[in-house]
Amino acid sequence: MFTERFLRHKRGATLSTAERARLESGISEVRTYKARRLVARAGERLTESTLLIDGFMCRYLDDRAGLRQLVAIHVPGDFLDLHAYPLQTLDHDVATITGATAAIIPHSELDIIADAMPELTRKLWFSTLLDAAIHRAWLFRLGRLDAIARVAHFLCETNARLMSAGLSEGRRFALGLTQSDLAEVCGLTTVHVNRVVRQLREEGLCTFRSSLVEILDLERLTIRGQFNPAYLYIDDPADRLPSFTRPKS
Amino acid sequence: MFTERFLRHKRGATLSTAERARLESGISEVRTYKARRLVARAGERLTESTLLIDGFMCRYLDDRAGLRQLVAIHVPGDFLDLHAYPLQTLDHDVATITGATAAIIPHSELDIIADAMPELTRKLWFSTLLDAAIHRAWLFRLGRLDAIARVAHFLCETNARLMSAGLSEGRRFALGLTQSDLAEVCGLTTVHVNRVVRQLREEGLCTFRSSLVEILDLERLTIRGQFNPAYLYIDDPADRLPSFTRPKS
DNA sequence: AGCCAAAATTAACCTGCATCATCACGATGG
DNA sequence: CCATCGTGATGATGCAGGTTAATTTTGGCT
Repeated sequence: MFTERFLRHKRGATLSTAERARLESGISEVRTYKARRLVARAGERLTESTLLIDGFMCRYLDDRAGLRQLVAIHVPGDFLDLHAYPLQTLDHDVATITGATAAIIPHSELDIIADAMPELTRKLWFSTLLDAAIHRAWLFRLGRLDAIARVAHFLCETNARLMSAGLSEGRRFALGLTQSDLAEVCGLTTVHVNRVVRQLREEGLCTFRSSLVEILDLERLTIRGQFNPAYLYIDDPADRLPSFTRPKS
Repeated sequence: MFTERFLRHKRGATLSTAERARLESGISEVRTYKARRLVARAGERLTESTLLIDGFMCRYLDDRAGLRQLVAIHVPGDFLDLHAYPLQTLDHDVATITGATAAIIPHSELDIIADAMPELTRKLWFSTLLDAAIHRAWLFRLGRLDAIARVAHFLCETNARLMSAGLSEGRRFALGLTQSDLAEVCGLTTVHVNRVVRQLREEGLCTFRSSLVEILDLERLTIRGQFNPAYLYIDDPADRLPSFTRPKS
């Protein structure tokens, strides 16, 4: 089962057994990637999309001086360039962070699904819009939060996504990011990220050592990052996220 | 024709006559809005979506102190909360900027389209992904550009979008934004936006007076904002964007 | 015409983060 | 075995943009 994590615990969009089977049967190939490799380049015409099974990938834009702004981090279960199906070309590059494996689904298979299975198509659509919702949270992070809050917000988000994918019990995870990757996520320099990481450690909120993140006080980290997980569309958050992050209903 | 601007000049996604007619027939109502009104609130369950016909709207997230970060500006022709169809609830608020008119399409109509017209469905999907591509450009703006470049980039983007919608010949437009709106777009304070606006005027790049934007030197403004319009997926950009913004093919 | 609130403008001061530089450490490789 | 490179750590310095506050201009209304 390569698709077991796809749309796992996503509100109103989890796959039926038949839908999952259909998606599995559309896989043409399972590919492995080394760490830190380019997977797809902006502007290329894509005829297949990539469902991440294991490892971490990212998407980014370059500025004129060659500096990158990461626009997404992808964890296992993410259909990371599904948006290339309607768009045909991407507006950004895709690369691995760690070594990774992914299932390849040709767009011709998605055409058949789009013709015959409107409900599954709606769920695929949902998955691309979830990425857009995460983009919006990142906009909030860059536009309104200071450096410490940006890092705290990102770590809370990643923790919640990994929990929802079944890849963390909620306190520690390794996602292969260096401090300079974190800088490219948060719109900061590596020097300042280093100071922020130290401060988070000194305040007893979390540690970040050689890509291993350990959350020491999730409640205070959540507050510090103004993190509200509603945008992740996780099904029944009461079951799997701490109560202080729940929207007051 | 309420849908004439929808997906106008969008690469590989312009509507056929039949598709346009189908969409028109799905309109249940045409609604008018006053300026500066809330249109939809985060978390509400939506059963219809809104195609903007006239005027400008925006989407935004609030921080704990009540400060807003705008995550999108919408111009006529944008299907502004189509993503509510797969998502069901929104993760952000929607409001008008100016007075506006919009066509309402119930999600039940979209269900019928999704069942019967996969190609039109793919184009609707495309339109939501175009918004996501714009989100990514906004992430680049906030993460990698300084204040002047952020404003320049935003003005270039808006100019290009209005041209593509047939609402500007490429030098002047009014979109009803105040300087503090611009601040909420660019992650700056209104005071600093005021300084930036003055500097852009003094450098002969553009003027921004009482919501009227006049571009004096589009080439230099484009360079200053590191603006590359590829992410807008405009069909055959050579025809309608200046040559210095064309990707070197 | 005259009133009022919203928007724009400007000044003075301050701070968060960038920039530049150096150093330590461990892994990798010839 | 030493050279090199990626990663992390830390100090010194400067400036872009934030903050606060006061004033002026604008435009919508009666």
